[in-house]
Amino acid sequence: MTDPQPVLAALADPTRRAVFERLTSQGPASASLLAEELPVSRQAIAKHLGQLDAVGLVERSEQGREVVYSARVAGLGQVAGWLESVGSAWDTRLERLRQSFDA
Amino acid sequence: MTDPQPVLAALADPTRRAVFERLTSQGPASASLLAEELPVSRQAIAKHLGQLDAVGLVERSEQGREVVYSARVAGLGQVAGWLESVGSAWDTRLERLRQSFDA
DNA sequence: CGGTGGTGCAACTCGTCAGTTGCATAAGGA
DNA sequence: TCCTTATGCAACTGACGAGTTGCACCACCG
Repeated sequence: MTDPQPVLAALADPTRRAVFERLTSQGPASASLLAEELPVSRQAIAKHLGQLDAVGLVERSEQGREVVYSARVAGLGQVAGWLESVGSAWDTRLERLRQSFDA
Repeated sequence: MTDPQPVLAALADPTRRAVFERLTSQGPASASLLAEELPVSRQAIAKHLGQLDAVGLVERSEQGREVVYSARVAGLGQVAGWLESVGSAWDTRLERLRQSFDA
């Protein structure tokens, strides 16, 4: 399991998460199109897409002169895995506590 | 389902997440104790604990003159819920796509 | 062949936040 | 009671990051 830090950091920003959710629910889009739908400049969107791409939450594909981004839901696996590991560590601790009292 | 933003933001910081993981795996601890285990000052830890408490990831309990914090794993439900909603939005979109091609 | 729309790069501003230091306060223990 | 130890409050610093503006570049369309 790799470090969930980059993905968590990427999801922590509201605008960036809005972009990601937009791509998951409405499908692929270019930076320019997203900039029209969201209240920020195209460059801001482009930066966010770059970061989302860097952490594997988004996929970049060039179509002609346009650059279209699509969501990579699998990238959320990092977070899911971390949640799971935390949960299991918690359960393990509870189990140890139970045993110490059962003894 | 409430906004996952605060919890995600809280988990985005490495030190803060380290504190949280420490509490889930090794059990409750005071700010002073945590400050000895982590390479930051007690005040820094105290701030992090305050934020974790504000978003429901940690529980504060006073024992004598000490203040002990314990992990609230349930607080992660916010994130789990968000992951689930994103996943279902994704699935819905896939389903629509499939239908449009089956027709 | 002009021009229009879509990208990319770079510099700059500004706010937020992690972390620190310093001081005040209060509660246990010897 | 004195001293140690745990906490809380406040001010300050430094850095990272989101967002903007400006400019250059290039592909497609009329």
